Amino acid sequence: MPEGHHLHHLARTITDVFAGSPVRVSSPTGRFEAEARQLDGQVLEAAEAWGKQLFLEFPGERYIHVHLGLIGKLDVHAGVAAVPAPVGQVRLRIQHESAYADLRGATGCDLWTRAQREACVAKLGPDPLRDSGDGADPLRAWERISRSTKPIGTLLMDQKVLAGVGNVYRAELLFRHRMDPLRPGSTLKRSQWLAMWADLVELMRDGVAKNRIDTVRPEHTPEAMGRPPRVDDHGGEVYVYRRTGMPCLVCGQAVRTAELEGRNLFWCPGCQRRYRGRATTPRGGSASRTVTPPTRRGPGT
DNA sequence: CCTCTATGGCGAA
DNA sequence: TCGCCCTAGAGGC
Repeated sequence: MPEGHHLHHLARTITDVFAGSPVRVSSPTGRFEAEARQLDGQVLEAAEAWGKQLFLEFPGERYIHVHLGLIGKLDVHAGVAAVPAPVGQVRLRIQHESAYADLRGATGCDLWTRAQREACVAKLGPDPLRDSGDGADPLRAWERISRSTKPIGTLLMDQKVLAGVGNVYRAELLFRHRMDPLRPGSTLKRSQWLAMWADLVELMRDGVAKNRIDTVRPEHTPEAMGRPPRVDDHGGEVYVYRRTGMPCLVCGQAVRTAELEGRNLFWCPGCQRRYRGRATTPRGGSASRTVTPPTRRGPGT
């Protein structure tokens, strides 16, 4: 689940359940033992997310930095009669009398200073889930996108360009904007990017509220189309993500997949037509292209 | 039992 | 570009 919406949802939950009171901090696997001991019994002040980074704030400007990576989980159990013994590989446990949170499989779990936290955040692009004025400025992303010849599908996943978007939101955002994933960033119009950003803000806020990714418009829901709901352990209703070979909900063409920089990319060849550049004709006469679109790779071409 | 996959990202080569 | 980190569920034999 770990795209930005999930981390923001977690920050909210952790704050609701633990913030403002002392917590027990432990590391059943021992891997975070020394750090846990330093924080044990202290007040968890708040939890905050920035993109896919999660920060648990403790007195003295100390922060537990958590990055779930691909397979990490932070399970929060509130309102329990008793806190059970840890099951499996629990690297970090936060608990009080009636609640506990267990971290497993995370890429990162470190005790950081304020300076370390700020250095991390400084490397990240704007996060659509932050408040505007506090890290959610779409023009910061536009500066990079408009200067890059890399595919927009690559740029959306680059946390230095934009923080919080993962493989699902990437695929779905591009579909909703009928955009070729391989279209170079520099060929986008500013208005197109701002529309995509606005859409992302809405989609991801919905994602935080429901803790799942739903991207289909009302007219394409299972109810509206009279089709069975999606059966997938990853949750929500989507247009193209992991729908390889299935008919597009809008045009009926088979959804395609290809690998792009080590990640699976999904798109509809009918709705997201290949971008062919703008054929500009300079005054001199000889026709040239402003961009050379990358060759479409993958199955079916 | 085994292998494969996954909403991520790092560092070595 | 590849291997690797780490966990859990699904599916094949």
